[in-house]
Amino acid sequence: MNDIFAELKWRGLIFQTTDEENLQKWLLDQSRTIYAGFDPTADSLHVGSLLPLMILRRFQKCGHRPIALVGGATGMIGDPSGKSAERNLLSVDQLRANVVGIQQQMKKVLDFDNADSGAVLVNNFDWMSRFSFLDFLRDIGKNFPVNVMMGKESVKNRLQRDDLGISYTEFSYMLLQAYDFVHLNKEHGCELQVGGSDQWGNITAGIDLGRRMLSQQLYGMTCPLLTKADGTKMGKTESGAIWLSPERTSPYAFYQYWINVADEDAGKCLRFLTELNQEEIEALDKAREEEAYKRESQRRLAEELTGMIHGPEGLASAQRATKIFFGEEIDNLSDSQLVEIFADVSSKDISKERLSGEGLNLMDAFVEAGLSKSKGEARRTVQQGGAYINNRRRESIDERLTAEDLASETVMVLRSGKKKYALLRFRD
RNA sequence: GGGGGGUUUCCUGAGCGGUCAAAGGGGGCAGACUGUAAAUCUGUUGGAUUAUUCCUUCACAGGUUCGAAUCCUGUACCCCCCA
Repeated sequence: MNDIFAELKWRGLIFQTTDEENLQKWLLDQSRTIYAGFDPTADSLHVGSLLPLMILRRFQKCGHRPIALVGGATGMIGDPSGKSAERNLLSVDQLRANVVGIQQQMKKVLDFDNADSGAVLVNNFDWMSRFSFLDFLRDIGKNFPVNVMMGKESVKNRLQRDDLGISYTEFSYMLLQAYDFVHLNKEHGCELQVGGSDQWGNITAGIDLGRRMLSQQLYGMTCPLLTKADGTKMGKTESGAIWLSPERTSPYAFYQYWINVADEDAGKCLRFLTELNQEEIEALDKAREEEAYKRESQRRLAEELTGMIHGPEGLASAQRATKIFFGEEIDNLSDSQLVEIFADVSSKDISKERLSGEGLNLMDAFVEAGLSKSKGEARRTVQQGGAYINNRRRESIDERLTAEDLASETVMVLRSGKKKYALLRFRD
């Protein structure tokens, strides 16, 4: 039994616990079962979910059994914690599809096959949907004093705002999450719930309910929220969230997100999200201070996370794409490789004919690809040295493109300036 | 109700009969520098084009003139002052 508490402590992952003195020993005594919940608001998790998922993984590696709870039922209600507005309700079908997608992704982080500490995946819809409204009120609701509920931070915030309010539905959210904990204790012997610091109120609600219904002592622990030094949310870019699914966020974009993490955030990300040990991380801290330009921390972070989520092949393709995106000449690649590397780049099909004979005018190609709005603009780009075919600069406006210039069977890679790309696909 | 000022190219803001596709700044784009950061510097910034020109553009519609963003008339919208 490895000391998970000490592990979480040095990483800065313990924000609050329900029993500071005894929890460490309790976790060392024997293998425990713990759980964390995940919202099925989409068919993929995003990097925000990575933190609790990694915490479960750390518990598992220390010999405990993690339960990942997917909120098929709670997702229908919407957690008021940390939300400033009432949630839109998802349809049952949508939720079911989302749960399936999320389950697939969890398999990359947690080991579900190990006999002793194998992870368990549950969906609270499975037990919640069997409740009738009356049963729920009699068995569960009876145990919740409303004045306590109103004291919870998540509810209080919404009640104080007279421009927002909170629906009865969201108000009841904590009952569901509290009962989840009790249910998991009865069915799986789960005794500890972990979550982000905004989950404290929901977690303690579950502990209270466990005491009342089962006379059981349950435990709770929260971790800090993963935020950036500039106050904005981690895992969000101008173009949207960073997802774990390769369909939504290509391995390349995922890798790039971590490469671009600000220096001030890099140490936190390494501690929170990777499994590098303390010496390695402290060495990186030092390197970051002394040789920031090398960006060693960001590189390691990106490698660790991309490798874990997208596998060695995903990491390799992201790194290959990175080299190419940053100027390596493109040669001897296949259509499929190029299409994969440039998955996020717009491409346009045009006739193969255009390459024959005289060839295609360089400026026309840029306009066709959408990199220049007019021929005049294309001319300027070329004259200023900003036009590249397959990452080779083309400087003359008289140049003609022929089949010689294809990077692969049918694809030509155009680039304007440092990193604006577009593909032209020449077809019959 | 009376008086005055305005409407310019992505934004701002000069222009007040030809040398105006229209100054300056911002933004955008490209280049250098750099850590795939920030800052800085340079170039560029209506469209087509044999680079020579041509076309469209200065609220809208008419007019004066060889020639109008610039002058006149009307229309719309905006702002300010006095009642």
